[in-house]
Amino acid sequence: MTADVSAAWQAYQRMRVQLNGRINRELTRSTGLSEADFDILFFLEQSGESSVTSLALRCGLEWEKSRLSHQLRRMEQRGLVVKEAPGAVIRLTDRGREQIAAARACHEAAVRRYFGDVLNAEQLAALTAISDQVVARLTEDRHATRR
Amino acid sequence: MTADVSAAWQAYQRMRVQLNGRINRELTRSTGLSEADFDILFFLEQSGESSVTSLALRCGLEWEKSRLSHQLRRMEQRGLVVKEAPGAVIRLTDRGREQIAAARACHEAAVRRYFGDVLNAEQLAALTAISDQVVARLTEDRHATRR
DNA sequence: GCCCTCTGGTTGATGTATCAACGGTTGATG
DNA sequence: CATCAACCGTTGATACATCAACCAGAGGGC
Repeated sequence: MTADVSAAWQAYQRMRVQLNGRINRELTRSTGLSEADFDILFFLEQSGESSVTSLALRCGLEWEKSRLSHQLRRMEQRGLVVKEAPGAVIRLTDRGREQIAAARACHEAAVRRYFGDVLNAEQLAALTAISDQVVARLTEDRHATRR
Repeated sequence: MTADVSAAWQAYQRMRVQLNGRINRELTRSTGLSEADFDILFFLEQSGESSVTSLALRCGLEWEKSRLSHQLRRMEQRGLVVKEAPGAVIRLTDRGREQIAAARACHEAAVRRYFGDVLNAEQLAALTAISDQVVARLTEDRHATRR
């Protein structure tokens, strides 16, 4: 592995671990929501009527089915969502709606602070391109490896 | 949050989840090691005599103490490392040395395939700079938030 | 000396991620 | 129609991450 690849990989790994660690910690501290909670609630809130099928959630978030099932069970126990008609539609509760509103503000502030404000327009564009290329490569290979 | 920040953030998140998911899955499939296992073994192997204090491990990897403790316990049960003199020195076993050798090859191949080969020199340099800047920002703020 | 605090490591509890296995429904093929 | 295959969602088992509580030893200040 050439030196520049190695350096980029190490730097990236460091950013990945620390940046997401920080943002999740701040989110959990100030709202009590985990990253998983946030992703689910965010997706539901974005989806018009705040209700959506399990399948749409799974595809939208690209989660494994068992992961989603476990997560929804825990969130239902905490009163953040309800499942209407077993295995069908997931709906935000009022409590869930409150929480995601607060969490969005907190999350956006953190992203701006540690990410958006640190990078200039060129860097943002470069990172977008880099990410898209890598994801495209992964998607290509998904077929090659039979899945 | 401006559109370019939002786009970059979303693209980055996608890459983060998918890229690390893929690499870890391949690593686990072909060697039976988790990312945590790999990080520990890699660090030990890099450290001259393949033995190092718990403290050096904690600082080098920037892990919480309880995380390291749990992880080392599990790895010792699997015969990958041994703890000599309680709480002091961690040492690679022969089995651990074998495993990390195989895992390194697998890991490097995956990093090259999905990351190094996909990006050109400019992009690698840009990503390194981006990562360093973000990490620097996080480090600044660590003091501000009293830790 | 005595206490106090800080730090290093451990442990238990909880939440999360992944895998394998299961039951149920649906759709195609014979 | 009967069967088979594919997919949905669920569940249990296991590994991992994090938090809080705990114990032990090392200094520092009195």
